[in-house]
Parts: sequence; C-alpha cells; structure tokens
Amino acid sequence: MSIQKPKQALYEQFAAVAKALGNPQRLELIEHLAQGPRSVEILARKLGLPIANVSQHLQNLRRAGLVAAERDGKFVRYRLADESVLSAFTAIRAVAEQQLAEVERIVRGYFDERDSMEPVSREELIDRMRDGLVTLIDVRPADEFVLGHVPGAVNVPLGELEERIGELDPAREVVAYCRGPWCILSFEAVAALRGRGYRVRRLEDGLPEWKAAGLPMESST
Amino acid sequence: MSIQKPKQALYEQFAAVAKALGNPQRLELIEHLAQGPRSVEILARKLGLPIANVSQHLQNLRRAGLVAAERDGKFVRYRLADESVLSAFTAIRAVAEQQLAEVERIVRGYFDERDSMEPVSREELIDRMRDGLVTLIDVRPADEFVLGHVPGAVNVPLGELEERIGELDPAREVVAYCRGPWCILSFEAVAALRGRGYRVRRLEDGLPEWKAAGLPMESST
DNA sequence: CTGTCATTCAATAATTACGTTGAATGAAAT
DNA sequence: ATTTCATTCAACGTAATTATTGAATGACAG
Repeated sequence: MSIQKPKQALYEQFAAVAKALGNPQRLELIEHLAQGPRSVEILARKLGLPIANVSQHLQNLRRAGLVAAERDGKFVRYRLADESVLSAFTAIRAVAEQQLAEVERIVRGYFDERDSMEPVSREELIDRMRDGLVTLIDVRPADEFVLGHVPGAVNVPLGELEERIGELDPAREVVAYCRGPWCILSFEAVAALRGRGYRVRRLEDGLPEWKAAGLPMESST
Repeated sequence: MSIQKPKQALYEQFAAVAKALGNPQRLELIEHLAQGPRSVEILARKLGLPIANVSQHLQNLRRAGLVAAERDGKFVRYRLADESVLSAFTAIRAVAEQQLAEVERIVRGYFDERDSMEPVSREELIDRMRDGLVTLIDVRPADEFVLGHVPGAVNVPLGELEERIGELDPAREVVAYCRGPWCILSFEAVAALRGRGYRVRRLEDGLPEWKAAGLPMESST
C-alpha cells in the first residue's frame, strides 16, 4: 500500500506550519511582521525578550516557511513569507474568538466598559474620513508609525496621549487603531479618551488587515 | 502598566488553537470530522491508531475548542465545533502549499505523471455534470460515502476500482474526488484510470470544501 | 587590523507533549 | 446482575520544546 507514506508526510508538513504558529511569542512576532519588515533587535525590543531568544523563534518560523530573511548590512531583515501567513494567523484568531469565550472575557475583564465598544468598520471609516467627520489616531509607538500607517492618521502613541490630548477636537469623533483587532493599545486609548468625554471608537482591525485589504498606505520617510 | 498581562493571555489563547492543530494525527482527525460527525472508534479505524490514543487527541482538540462531543448511546459523537475550524485548517494548508515546495514534491514523487494532473474546479464540474458530460466518482471508502457525498456521484472505493472498472464508460471523462485537495485516494485513482486509457481528472477540492461552499449534499440512509 | 555591533550558534536545564499500557467508567443488552 | 462494548483515565518512559547563558560569526567603521 503506497498510500500511507505520502499521506503521513503531507500531514506532517501541514502540522509543521501549525506548530510554528503554536507559540505566543511567535504569534506576536508575526503580528509585528505583518506591519512590515523588521530587524531582530527591533522585534526583541518590542516583545521585551532577549535577542537570542527572538532570533531562535524567527529561525523557527523561517524553517516552517512562514517568514523570510535577508541580510541588510549589519542587520537581518525579517518579513512574512507570503500573504497566506497573515490569513492563517487571522483564521486561527477567528477560531479562538468564536470558540473561546475566554478571549472575550480577558479583554472585558481588563476594559470593563459597559457602554459601546463596538468597532468601526474599514468601510465606515473611509466614508467618514472622506466627509471630514472624524479624527483618526494611530496609537502605536512612533517608530512603527513612520514605517507605515493609514493615510490621514495622526500618530499619538499611547504613552503620549495624556499630554497631547489638547490636539484632539472634542467636537469630532475620534477613531483609534493599532496593530490588530485584539491589540490592547487601542482599547486603552478608547478607555482613556472616553473618560475625558470624547466620542471615540476603535477601528475593527489594525494596520496589517488594512494593508492586506489592498487599501492605500502612507509612510514618513 | 496593565498592558502586558492581557496581551500575553490573548496570544496564549491564540497559540493554544494553533498548538492543537500542530500535530499530524490531529489534522487528519479534523479532515475526517470535516466530512461529518464521527465516533472515536471509526476515527481510530480510519487512522489506524489505538483507540485510547485517538481519544486523547480528540480531548486535546476539544480543550482547544476545535471540536465538540456529545454522547449518543454507547458512542461519543465528535464533530467540528464550527466552520471556522475548517477555515483555519484550510489556511494552514494554503501556507504549506505556497511555502513548502516540499508538499508538491511529496505528491509528485509518488505520482510521477508528467501529463496533466490539473484539477477540475467545482464550477466546471457542476457545468459539465449538468450537461451530462462526465462520470463523477467518489473514491472514498463506502462507509464515508453513505454518510454524505456529492449528488450524482458513484461510489467506487479505491480498493474496488480495478474490478469495477467495467462500470465506467471509456467515452466519458471521469472526475474523481475524495477527502480534500491533498487526499491521496483521488491521486491514485487518477493514476490508475489514466493507465487504462481513461480521460480522468481530480476535483480540485474534496467533500469538506464542497460542503463548506454550501453546495447540495446527498446521503444514502 | 581592530573594535564594535547585530545576529547566530552551542550547551544546559526545566517543562511540556507523545504514544503505550492496563485499569476504570458508563451505557446498553442478555 | 452480569456481561459487553465504547470511551476515558492514570501512569509511565521517551522525545521535543523552551528560555537562558556565553561564546562564535559576519559585516561595517575607524
């Protein structure tokens, strides 16, 4: 029976991909790489992990074919190997969202806003931006912002939100986005601004999804 | 900083889903369950594994929220918890297909047909079936066939193909399908029939994808 | 050529995952 | 009640995964 062997081998290939995704740190790396290419050092700083550790995780991802790397002078620039990697990440997140009430509970537990946290869709945002009705803020750190952001967005990193709150017109609705639908930064921003009386909502997705949808990007180089 | 804790917890939830998918046996279980609910014993027979082992894998999947189980007399009927599980499986398979030339190589290595192995799309199949141009054969084992199949398909399990080859009209094109795009059964069937001079192709997907697309199903109860 | 910096490698220890075995449940049939 | 059968549990040894550490590479600057 020549059936068993290749079947096994195929499932092992598929499992290798899933196994590479089966680690919280690596998933976080993928979410960062979904925003654009990054060096090992930058990623290590973002995750707050030792460089050697991040390097190993990245090599793990590379062995599974999820990321690619190329040398750029002293740095090694890692990037997602393919759009299908983000699809897989998204699909896994979707399973978690649907199946694990746990996920909802975690976010709810920390951001106990009884009032509306319903997100804004990309389409709605585009419409309201065109009509000049909203202020769009990107609450990611400045270094991520310069590497790429939604056109028209103002960068207000979460840490600077308090001091720069005067820049925001209280008469206009504010929409905040960051790295993805479960990225904590935008939840915190919404909570903070709402506490100051602003009308504010989160964008349903983050930058990677915006990019994947083929919508225009802007970068400050 | 209240940011770290929930972020970690979220990525752990996502990783738990991927981790459950990161095992060849469990992926094979999911592919079987994508065809319909199954008992532990049936799955164990299909995979050729000890029952206790399969039971543990299924509980593993259940803990991650990928499958659900309900008692039915002496049996326990397992099923996919949600359509999103099949999406995740498909997305992971897509990454493997794109990234790992290995996958292509494995199949090619065992089925070294230089001539056209291009599959038939679902749409093309539906058209040609309506026009009565093709014989559609389901090469899965009979027990899987009776639990659900594409309307109009004839069940010719791979093992019976040789002896029942007379039932197939050599003047009509044959299309074979089985459990999924990489299911080995249909590759073997195509190779065997082509060796006998038949015009024969594989359906690009298998039954789970047909079902997921909302196309009609038929079962022989 | 030397020093510096980003990255990788190698070795270790702690933890977790895996398959196997035989016993324990739980439901149905005799 | 007892038997039978499907499933699960508990315990074990083996293997794989993980983070950590310090040393090794490889590229650039002076």
